[in-house]
Amino acid sequence: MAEKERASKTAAPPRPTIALPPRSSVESLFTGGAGASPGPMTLVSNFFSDNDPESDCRSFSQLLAGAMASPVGVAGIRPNFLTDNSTDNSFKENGSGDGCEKDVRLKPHHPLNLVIAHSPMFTIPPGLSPACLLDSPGLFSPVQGSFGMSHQQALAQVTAQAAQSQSHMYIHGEYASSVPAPLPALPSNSMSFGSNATSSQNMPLSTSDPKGNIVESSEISNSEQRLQPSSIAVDKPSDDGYNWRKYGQKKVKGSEFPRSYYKCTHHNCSVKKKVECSLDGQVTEIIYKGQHNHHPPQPNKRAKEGGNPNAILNAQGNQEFGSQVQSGNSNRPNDNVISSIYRKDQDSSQVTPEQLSGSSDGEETGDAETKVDKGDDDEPDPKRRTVTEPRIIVQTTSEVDLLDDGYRWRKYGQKVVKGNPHPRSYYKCTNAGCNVRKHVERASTDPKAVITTYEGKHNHDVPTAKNSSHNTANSNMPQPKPLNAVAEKHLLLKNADPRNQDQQPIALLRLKEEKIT
DNA sequence: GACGTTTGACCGCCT
DNA sequence: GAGGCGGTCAAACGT
Repeated sequence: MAEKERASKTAAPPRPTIALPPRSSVESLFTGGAGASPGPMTLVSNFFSDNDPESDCRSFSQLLAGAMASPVGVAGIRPNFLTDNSTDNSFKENGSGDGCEKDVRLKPHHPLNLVIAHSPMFTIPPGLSPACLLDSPGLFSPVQGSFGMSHQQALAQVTAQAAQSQSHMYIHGEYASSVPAPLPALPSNSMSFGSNATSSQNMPLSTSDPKGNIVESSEISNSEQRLQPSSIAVDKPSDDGYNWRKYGQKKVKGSEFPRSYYKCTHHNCSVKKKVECSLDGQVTEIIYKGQHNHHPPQPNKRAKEGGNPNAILNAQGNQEFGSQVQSGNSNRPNDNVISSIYRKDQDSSQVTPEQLSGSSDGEETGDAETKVDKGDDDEPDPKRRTVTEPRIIVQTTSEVDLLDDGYRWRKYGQKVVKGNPHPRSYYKCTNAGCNVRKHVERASTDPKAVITTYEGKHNHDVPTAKNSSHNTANSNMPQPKPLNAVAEKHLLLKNADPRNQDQQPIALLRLKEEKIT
């Protein structure tokens, strides 16, 4: 293996046969001008800044704390958020008309000029998934105009960064487009920034602050353009700034598409990634494992190769990202496994914790459970795969915990986010066949304050009679047991969005922000 | 010939 | 302990 890898030099990454955007995204990226399209984070950032001028200075925990202190806190933000969504139709209008998801992202919009402050995380209550947010025409419409691309871009960015991380990072990217229809033959360089997008702002990048803290800039670029959502197909699923060699492919159980295995071709670099692509070349999921011990190939070089601009992003953001990851792992260096997953097609009903954590990772998560939010009325089929925004997730080892909500949970992940000394934890229902997951985060200011987000619904009864309050029958979602003020907050958030009533997969967004000077 | 991909088989982990 | 499954190997094949 190693020999081969070493021998393979800088092989061009596998490239799905997808038309590339006419214009080099790389240049755009560097120029910071028009080309870069905003990634999911950007979108989110926009959201925050737009709604809360101060958001850019606050971490999620801080926000949370604030919310706790003041009823207006988080709630205030979200309502705006929601409002925007509901009110702003610009997106849809702009959309190609393919449908909510489809259209929305394509349309160019005004840059919000939003910057996300130190928002380590943003948790979206069930029913209001990041995807929803992203999908919401109003909310992120500007960004979404380029969403199709931005997703991919974001993905690339995230994945690249993730690759850098020592731990495995999962980045989930779910494309907003819920349309199963084959992607148009548009230049779907999902990875490339430029194609059509004309962002007025720079892409957010991760950087380290003087103190060595990882900071992810959420500098938002508003890409005006967007590829058709359906064009999400990643032209180069593997082109994330590094060179990869495919060493295997296998059809895995539970996966609709075959999984390809890639190794970084850089000598002595053991980073691997798994990519699942649909038949049409769209990347459905990318999982990075390991951390690059080298910098990405020269952007210029890659650009010539048709490489993804993301490579640049990688170069800029790698270190920080890795640091961040490490930070997250600090608690349990041996156990933690961080992965970044980019996932395009995903059953919204099954938002994985990874996704949540991914968001938490803060790179960008724009994700949106478009399927749910958008109300893909067209196809109620639960199996229907939806495209959502890229998500970053952090996954750690497992512990079995019995949380006091009546169900048995197995802790499978944990991460410490900047601005919050308390790790966030991810739990999965231990009941066989039950995919319900929950994410618990403690407020930085008040360890006792906990935000619990549930994902999915239990397909079984409460194993213990502890909580009679659980109403699993009606709501598929387990009713979180309010632990404290935070819990209330959770409820508040949940209530904010009527859609919560649905067992929407929870979306957890972690926004990291970095102001690039 | 070099390099990358494909693909069946094998290995090891997990349940 | 057995079986399933994911991940990897490595020969064959293609470019």
